[in-house]
Parts: sequence; structure tokens; C-alpha cells
Amino acid sequence: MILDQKFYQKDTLKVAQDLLGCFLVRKSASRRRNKIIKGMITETEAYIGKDDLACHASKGRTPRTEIMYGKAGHAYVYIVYGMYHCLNIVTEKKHFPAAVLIRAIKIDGVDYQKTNGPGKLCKFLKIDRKLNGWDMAKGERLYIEKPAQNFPKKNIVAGKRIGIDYAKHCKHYLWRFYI
DNA sequence: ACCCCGATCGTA
DNA sequence: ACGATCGGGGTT
Repeated sequence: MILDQKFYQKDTLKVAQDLLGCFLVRKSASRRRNKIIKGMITETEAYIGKDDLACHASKGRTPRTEIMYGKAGHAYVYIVYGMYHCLNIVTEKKHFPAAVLIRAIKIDGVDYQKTNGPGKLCKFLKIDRKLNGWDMAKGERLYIEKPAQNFPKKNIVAGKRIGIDYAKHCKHYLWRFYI
């Protein structure tokens, strides 16, 4: 079952945890052939509102963060360190800037090392700025599926978010979740 | 127009 | 531990 807008339009911490065990699906055209890649989400991070100093929206509404103020379920794709892309899904209600970063996925038959980082998985799935703003609730090109059986909550570990030491007190928030 | 810095990754 | 590499956002 494809995750709909309602799924994403919830508390961001809940969405970040509920996404673990779900399958990120990427349909792309690769030289004539349609290719479908599915990977189980194993790590996420939450970025919530203007008060979260690690959230890009902490600087307010700007051209880049505009998408985070929009509808839940849309992709927020940006470039980090001038070289890599990061995939986020917008959460919460309109006008409240928040999103979940997909940090790692496991694809059957593919070395985990290829997809165990936000930049790596975007490279593998050919996700770039062209997909910024993409409605992931539509079930085309890029979307997320619910697993057959729900993932056991007990196996979820919470920790500090990666690479945001500049975020003062917010760097201590346990807003990173992984299996 | 310019400057600073980063939600990363591979190599050392 | 460090360099690659460039867009965004703030400042002049």
C-alpha cells in the first residue's frame, strides 16, 4: 500500500519512526527500460520547525525552504556540500516547516555500503533536484510503500542527529532513528 | 559582488 | 583527520 498524504501529515517524530521498515520505491527510465528499485528504510532523521537550529527552516522562509512550508508528502531534495543530494519528505500541516531525512535504505541483493548514507542512496536511486517538490503520495516515480507487516517498535533505536554540531542545544535532540 | 559554511563521503 | 566542491543565504 502506498503511503498517502495523511501518513505524512502527522507529528514528524512519529513519521520518522513509522517510516522505518517501509519501502522507498524509485521508478526510473534507464536507457529505454523502466527500472524499479525498492529499498527498506533503515535510518531517518527529523527536522522540525524554526526553533530547530539544525532545520534549514530555522533561518525562516527562503526560496530553498519554501517546499517545507507546503503540503506534507512532497519531496524536499537539496544539495549538501556541493556534491551530494539529500532526500526528505515534508511532514506536518501546511505552513509548518518540517521534514524527515531518509538516511539509509537496504536493497535486496545490493551491498548495504552502497545505500547506507543520505548522499549515497540518492546517487544510487538517481534522485536529484529535479525531484524537489515531487508529490510522493501520488505513487509514481518516487514514493513509499507500507510493509506487509508493521515493523516492531522495540527494534527502533534513537540517537543524536549526524553532522549538525553547529546547532547549539538542538544537537542533543534524539531525533535520529534507526534499526 | 563577495564571503562563509555545510543534514557527506572516500581516502589516509 | 582532511579535502573535494558549489549553492544558498547573509552581508556589503
